Amino acid sequence: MEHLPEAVLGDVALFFQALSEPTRLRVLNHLREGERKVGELAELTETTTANVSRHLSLLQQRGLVLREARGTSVFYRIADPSIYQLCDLVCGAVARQHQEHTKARLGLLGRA
Amino acid sequence: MEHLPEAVLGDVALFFQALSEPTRLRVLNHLREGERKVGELAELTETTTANVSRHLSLLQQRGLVLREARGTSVFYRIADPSIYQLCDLVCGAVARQHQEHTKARLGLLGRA
DNA sequence: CTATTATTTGAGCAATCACGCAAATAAGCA
DNA sequence: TGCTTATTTGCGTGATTGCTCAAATAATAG
Repeated sequence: MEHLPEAVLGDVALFFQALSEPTRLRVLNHLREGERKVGELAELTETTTANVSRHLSLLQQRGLVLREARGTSVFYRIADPSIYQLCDLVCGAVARQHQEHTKARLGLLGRA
Repeated sequence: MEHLPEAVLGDVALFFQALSEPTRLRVLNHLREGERKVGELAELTETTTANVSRHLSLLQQRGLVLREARGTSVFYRIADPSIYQLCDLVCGAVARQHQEHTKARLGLLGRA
């Protein structure tokens, strides 16, 4: 992403935005093992089908998942497994942050 | 991020959210080569110092950049270079998307 | 101390977001 | 056809976001 055209930058932002919501991360996490029906994902993520359906629609629009209607159900699956590399990278960074925050807090206050 | 505690998931979302805004991506991009003053970044990203200052404040709060006041100026620099790996991964995914979209469009329409 | 330069912050505004609820739509079956 | 199940969508709501302008703050130079 050294010197990327201004247009692509917007797309990159949209991609990150798709990953910036806890419920959507939960959904993606449950798709690790394979495709799932909307209803299943609703149950697994403990929210409404309406809600999860909206999130899935957004994830599809952003190119993160693929949609396939079979029979009376709709199945979603990961479009590009490399997003898990992404998530793992971020988890690493977040873990490092947590360590530092904990260290900092122990040195200064009881809690913040 | 296989089976991460619910609390961490929120932090991951916040991390991605920090990267979900074009101006912030531009800022981070300009920090590749090293630290920069707020005013410099405002000029480079073509926005107000007030605006860029807010974005920097958020990036610092989320642990993406480090702040250091020296003299009358404030310098910001990347906290963890691994975010560029992140950005490059996403750029790859977005590039793939673009190819597919372009292919799809060529098959259907002239442009959209 | 005062003036100047650099950065941050408060207030307000329009836009977007995630969610809930209810209605609409789609597909299969009696 | 009518019934049931599964998913999507319209609408309203409260919360958050990115931005602008103006005022507040911080640090240095005269």
